[in-house]
Amino acid sequence: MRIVFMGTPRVAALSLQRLLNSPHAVAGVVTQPDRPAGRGQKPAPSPVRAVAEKHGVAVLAPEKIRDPAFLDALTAWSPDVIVVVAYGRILPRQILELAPHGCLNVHYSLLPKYRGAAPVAWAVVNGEEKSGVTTMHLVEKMDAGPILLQRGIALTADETTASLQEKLAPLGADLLLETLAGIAAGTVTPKTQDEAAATYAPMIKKEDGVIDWSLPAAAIERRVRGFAPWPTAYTHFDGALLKIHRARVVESEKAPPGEVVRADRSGLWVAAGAGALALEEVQLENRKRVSSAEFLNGSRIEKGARLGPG
RNA sequence: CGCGGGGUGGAGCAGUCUGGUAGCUCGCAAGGCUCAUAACCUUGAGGUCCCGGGUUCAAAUCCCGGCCCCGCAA
Repeated sequence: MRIVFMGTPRVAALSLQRLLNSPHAVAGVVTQPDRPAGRGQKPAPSPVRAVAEKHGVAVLAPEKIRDPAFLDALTAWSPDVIVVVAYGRILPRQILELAPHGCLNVHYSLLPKYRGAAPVAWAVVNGEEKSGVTTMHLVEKMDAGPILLQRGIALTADETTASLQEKLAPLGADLLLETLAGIAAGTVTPKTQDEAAATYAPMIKKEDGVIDWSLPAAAIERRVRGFAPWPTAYTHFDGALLKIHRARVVESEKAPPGEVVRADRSGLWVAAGAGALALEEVQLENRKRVSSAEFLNGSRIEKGARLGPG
């Protein structure tokens, strides 16, 4: 089939890569414009753009999705189907109805659960035992379109958003090709979503990473994994930002939430609302991430210290 | 030129403002102690203080240039 691909981040780039290696014809690619990124704020191309250019595929990166010149160009590519993977914008009806087969979307959850911008992170934060990928037709309501195919995967006990994404990206790429084949052969049947079972996974904000020490240790530990690699679960020590990259739930004597109950060679433990968290890998602002043992060697943190704002 | 912090024995850090014998915690080696230990005691090895210039009687420390790492931001 003749395909136009719309996507932006790394996970999407993998799907594009797989399409380019398939017999399908990728007529063009649409991605977000180069944005200032990294230190120095130099505009950097999106991962999808990088892959497209490497393969010499035409790329459009409109600032405004409704820009008439862009819509004309998109129409001129005359796709049979538009494949959308984490493009990063809500598409107007005009684009949804542009191709004969409409817009095919790869979503990284088992819909109707976790509709929205951050399905992977919230699945980890909520301690889900399984997640997966779904292909569906895009409709105007966010992630509410009829489901085409779905494939599940079990989460491991130490799953992070980063690790889960690594697993879901290739799964999604596989499912995408399978779905395209099914559409071409007429063997997939769209299935309406069960609205009553829908849940939402809103975009993660920087502030979501702030650790609330009054939560149960198990909940904090899940947030440590769910917010890796971004925004990272973090707190403050002595006025400085302290990121928690890895932690473990432990049993401990009662202490006010946020209080350091252990800071010696047996570990760095912090009291939570229920239980305590053994910090295993941390990172002080401006410094590298280090094991708690290394952190203890260089810092003067002691039992009784308080972590958190103020 | 987006803002800011940093590069000091194998690791993590202090010392730099107010130049003048290189320090802390840990690791490592040897010996000791203990039924035993991520235990403890003693001794020891190990450093071009990122690189290159400059100022000075003297530079980890002050000045100029460069390389690398990191936090914020996106």
